[in-house]
Amino acid sequence: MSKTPSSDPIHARTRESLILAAGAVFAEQGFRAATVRDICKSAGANVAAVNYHFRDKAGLYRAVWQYSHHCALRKYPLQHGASEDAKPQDKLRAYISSFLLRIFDKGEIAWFGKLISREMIEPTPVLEALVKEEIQPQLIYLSGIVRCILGPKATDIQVQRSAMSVVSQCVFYHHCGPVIRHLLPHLTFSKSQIEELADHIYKFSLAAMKGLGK
Amino acid sequence: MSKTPSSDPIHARTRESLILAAGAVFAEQGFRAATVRDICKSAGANVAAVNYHFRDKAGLYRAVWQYSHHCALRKYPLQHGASEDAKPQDKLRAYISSFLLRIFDKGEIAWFGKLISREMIEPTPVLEALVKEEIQPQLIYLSGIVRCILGPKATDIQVQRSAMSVVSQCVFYHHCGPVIRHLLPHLTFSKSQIEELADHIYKFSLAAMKGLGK
DNA sequence: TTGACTTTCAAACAGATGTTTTAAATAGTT
DNA sequence: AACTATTTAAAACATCTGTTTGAAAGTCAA
Repeated sequence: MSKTPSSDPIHARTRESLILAAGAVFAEQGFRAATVRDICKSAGANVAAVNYHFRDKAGLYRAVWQYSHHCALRKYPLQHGASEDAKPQDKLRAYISSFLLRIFDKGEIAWFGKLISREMIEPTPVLEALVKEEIQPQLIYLSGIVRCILGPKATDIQVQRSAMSVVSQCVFYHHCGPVIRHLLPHLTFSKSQIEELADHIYKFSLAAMKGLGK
Repeated sequence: MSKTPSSDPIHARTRESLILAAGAVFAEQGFRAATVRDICKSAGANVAAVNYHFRDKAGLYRAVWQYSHHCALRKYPLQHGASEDAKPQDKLRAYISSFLLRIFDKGEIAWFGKLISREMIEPTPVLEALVKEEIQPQLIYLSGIVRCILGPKATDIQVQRSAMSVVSQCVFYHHCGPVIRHLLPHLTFSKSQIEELADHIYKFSLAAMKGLGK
């Protein structure tokens, strides 16, 4: 029985730098392609450090997820800066904008988006927890907004599908990045371009839902 | 100087079974995770066969792409069964339906969709050719339809973004498969469910574009 | 300082994987 | 049949990669 190394906050330097280095490498290369030697080198740690601090490579991956999830959630909370009693349309606009800003964020927050993209193609056990704790609540929040816009006559399935239509437009540019970069090289995803994109998705979706409601 | 093995059509049994086996394995595991030993075992061939017939693993991957691309294009040509002089709305409906049917097709055709998904996350040199020869023409065709629906006042960028909005909804359910399966377990992507989905995307997008045009 | 512990480190281990080698088998041709 | 070129096969090679080992270094309380 050995004490969990992580419980000692003073000697956490190696542990922390491993997480930071691993975040960058996992995001760029994926879980499988990333090597612990690469990560350790980038963290300035010994090869055995991963096994000592995280048991194995998968343990390090879980730690990175936890950290990256924590960062993303703190910077972009669920409410997206829209007040509780705002109009549904304004909430939708805020939701789309916040969604895009988050997945196109640079730096450590971006890991989160990239890791999610990879989970879609090569799911790990981490995905199930992510869906329950993050994606499901997000979708419920969005569905509430969509329901208000569609009106009382809308069925549950119409709400669900319309919410998916909104999300799909947001996810698309990030998830299909390599193709988009070939297809529309002028798109650099600067802050202003993201805002223009958000505006289009908002207007497109709003018009769609208003049309469907009739 | 040795003759290229592939040029002999009679002794192509091993070569062909390698491509077929590799298609399944690459689609399921991805280029990196797939092992030549796995592929050869599944093809009933010797380990050295890949290097003999395709030079190396990457050569086999290119061959699979070529084959899978060929199959997909033959089964689902660009025109999607809509006549030249059909109404733009009907062309849109046919386009969406055909798009969904293709990426959710089973068997060898499905390799194509899965390989594309993987190229998004881990691009290989194959992607550039794919964009030029397949995706770009598809987008131009769709943009023509969208332009007609949006009307003469629409700008190029509006057309482009609206076309993207249509495509994004089609791609979404396939590309985010693992999340969707957790989120909406009832979705099995049967023929009838795909048709319902196509119907929603069509109505949603059409209403959006009609609204934007005003 | 001593002693118990946590952490680091270099080295080695064990398994997997793409590729090469070398020889045998198999057509195809004259 | 005999010769040549092509294809297959088993084994070995070289490298990479996650993990373990065992000793050294460091940390901290008594």
